[in-house]
Amino acid sequence: MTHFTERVIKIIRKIPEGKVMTYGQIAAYAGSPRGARQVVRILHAMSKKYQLPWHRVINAKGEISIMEDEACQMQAFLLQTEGVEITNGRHISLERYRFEMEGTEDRL
DNA sequence: ATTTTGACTATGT
DNA sequence: AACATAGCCAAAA
Repeated sequence: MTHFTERVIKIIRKIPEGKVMTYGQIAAYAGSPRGARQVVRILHAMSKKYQLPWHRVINAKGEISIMEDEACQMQAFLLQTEGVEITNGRHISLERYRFEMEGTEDRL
């Protein structure tokens, strides 16, 4: 398990209910500004064995980034449960829901 | 070792 | 707003 992976997992765990973060944002906080795709892989691999709020991670355009229809609907449902408004089945207002961590990744 | 493949992103039309 | 294109980067083939 790499340092980066641990950072990413800790950060994702810190996203509060009703808030979202983008892949790139998480990668940057974890210390790798271009590691967005790594975040994707980590989510895919770890969201089952670790308890992660995977549904609170979306892409930089403010959309649910998963193409597979059933899983996309599941993510939308989970977010709506937390009070996040979803438009067009997949769009989310980053203005309203993006979570910004205070300070840097150091205090993880 | 080389190529392909993504739940990505920034930038330019 | 919607495409295209270029970078990106580690895992899998």
